[in-house]
Amino acid sequence: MNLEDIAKKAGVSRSTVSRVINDDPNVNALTREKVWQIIRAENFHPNPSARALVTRRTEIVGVVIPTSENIFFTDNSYFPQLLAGLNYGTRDLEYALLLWLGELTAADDNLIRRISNNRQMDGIIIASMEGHHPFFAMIPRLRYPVVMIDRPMLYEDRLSYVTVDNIAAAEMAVEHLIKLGRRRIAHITGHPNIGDAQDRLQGYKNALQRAGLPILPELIIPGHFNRNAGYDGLRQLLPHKPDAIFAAGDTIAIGILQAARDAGLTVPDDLSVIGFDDIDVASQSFPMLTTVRQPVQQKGEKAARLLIDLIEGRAIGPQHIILPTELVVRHSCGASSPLPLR
Amino acid sequence: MNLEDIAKKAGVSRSTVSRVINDDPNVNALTREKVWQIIRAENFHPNPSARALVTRRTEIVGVVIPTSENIFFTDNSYFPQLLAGLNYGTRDLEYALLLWLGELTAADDNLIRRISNNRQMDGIIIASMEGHHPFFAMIPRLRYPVVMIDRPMLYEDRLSYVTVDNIAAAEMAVEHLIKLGRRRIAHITGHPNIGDAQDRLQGYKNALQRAGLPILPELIIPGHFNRNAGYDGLRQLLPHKPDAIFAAGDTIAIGILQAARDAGLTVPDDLSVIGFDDIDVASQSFPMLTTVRQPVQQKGEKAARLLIDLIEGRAIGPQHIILPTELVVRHSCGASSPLPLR
DNA sequence: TTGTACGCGTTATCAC
DNA sequence: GTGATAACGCGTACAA
Repeated sequence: MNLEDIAKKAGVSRSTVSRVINDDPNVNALTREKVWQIIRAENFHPNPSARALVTRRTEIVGVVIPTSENIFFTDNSYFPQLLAGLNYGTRDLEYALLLWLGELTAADDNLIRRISNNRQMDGIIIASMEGHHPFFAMIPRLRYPVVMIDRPMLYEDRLSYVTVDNIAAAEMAVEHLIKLGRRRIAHITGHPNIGDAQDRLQGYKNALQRAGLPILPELIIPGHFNRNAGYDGLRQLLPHKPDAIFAAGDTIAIGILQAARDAGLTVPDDLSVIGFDDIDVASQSFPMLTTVRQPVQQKGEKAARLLIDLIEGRAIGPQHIILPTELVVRHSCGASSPLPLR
Repeated sequence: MNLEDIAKKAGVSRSTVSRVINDDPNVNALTREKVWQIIRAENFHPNPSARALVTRRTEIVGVVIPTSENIFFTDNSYFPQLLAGLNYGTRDLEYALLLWLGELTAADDNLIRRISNNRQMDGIIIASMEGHHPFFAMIPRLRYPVVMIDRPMLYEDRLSYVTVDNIAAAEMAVEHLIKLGRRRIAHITGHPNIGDAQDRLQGYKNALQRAGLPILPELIIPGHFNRNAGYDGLRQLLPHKPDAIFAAGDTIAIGILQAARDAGLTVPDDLSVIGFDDIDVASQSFPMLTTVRQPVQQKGEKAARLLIDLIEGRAIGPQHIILPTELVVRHSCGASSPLPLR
């Protein structure tokens, strides 16, 4: 069943059927209605390959999540939530979502090639890519629009991206700790090669500086966005007696809570802890995490919309979308009730 | 850059280039090498739309996860892990993955239509679909192969699927509790309209019956695969004084642990708890969960491979793949060390 | 072993 | 407002 068949049944030409389907105004109202009836009756849908062949549009966008599957599926609802947002955004605009998961390491060169040479997508979204990632080099050569999620480490001014104001958010978190009277505030960072992690570190430093507190290298522990980094991080920090820790992610904070328990420390009495993200575990831990909430799902949705706007020419890149964050005060920081900030 | 351009540069005809690309044996070795050189030099890749138009293959498979996004991204690594498996399976066979997330409720009729009429996929995989789901009616009419993950409630003998032997697995779990001396063993079920949940209930009953224990309706609580079902479930069970609970999923079990704490019960002394899945939280809870491990990622991988085998004619449906489970004994059941079973 | 010619289903560009 | 007709890029009988 194709345009020709529909045309025959309707007693018109193929072109007219095509016009009807594509809402071309130059069609007689009666003709239009008759053709639609037959299309519906036959449950006809134009062949997307044939259409793509001539329009050069597939109405498919790619999503690349270059982190290891480990991080993706480990108890970390960040990426699933992001995916849900991307799903919403693309669905609303009638696009489909092609998913590329994996490390895309140099060893996985083949996958990188497959993605960059794949002409089945009208554009791609790349989430949380590390600065030295081999895929980065490919981006400028891609033939379709790209939207990054989180601030890219390279080509920042040439790429479109969606993120939050990580510096301000981190400042907010650390200032909260300072207001609570904490003075030896430590920081466990996220992956050193991810822009957002760097910005959170910067915000941490800014807040200390503004408050006239020293920036102590021994209180800054380079980590990753996982539980272990939190657990090991606190153990490293213990000799330096921090009275608070700002963790670059909630999973890190969960690891800190565990290590504190094992070390006989009480949170928040002996140690305040603040996380980042406000993923599910934050409200299910004991004590419940005070954290910086970022609108993860919305990041996905905005990124999808931006990409499609770029594809369809409604927007021109590079565009930078910065979403707001919010401090969610729970029990791990020592303030039993939300404090007014700033 | 297309076949014609490559052909000109190589001094051959378009057909020869096509043959080279498609590994047709009827090509002179020298010609082949010369053509390949130019293809590589130009980084040429055939237009997938044009190719799909004539081969009627897109090398794309769809994945439909019809649960609400809520369940998908809530602290439940089941679906992300499944997705990772699907990703591996499709990637290895050079297929791409089109993702369809969402409830697909009757209200979302539009999405159901989009999926079932979408000709961009060579086949689809559907995960954990409820029996009364409106999408079920569409399946027999789909023009491409379908593989279900988990036992489908409808058309079971006509559909291909991948799952574990839930009945045997549940029996194993309950028998373990019986061996530990538990006699008032309760069960909190998964979604009543999901085949796997029904099978786990059946296994629970089988084990009791074999041991000569009564099946008490008040000890069977209909639930869902989430934390609340566990929390509320235990509260409902409390008056009936269970000494053990077999939960149809780990998230349910986590809810039970929480409710037990709140009710002043000690697990496992007052109450044994066994979960199902062995997702991350199982080994991170306190006490650590004894649970039935199912190979989630492998389910995804097998499903992807089966689907592609069906697409490419290497297999004919319906096929049923049943993967093994394993009892993982930790601390929530009361056996400090693994017991020999059966 | 290679080239010619046609078809895949659609959109776009002309005439009329 | 409508209908031919020419692309779009590729695969493949069939002929050579």
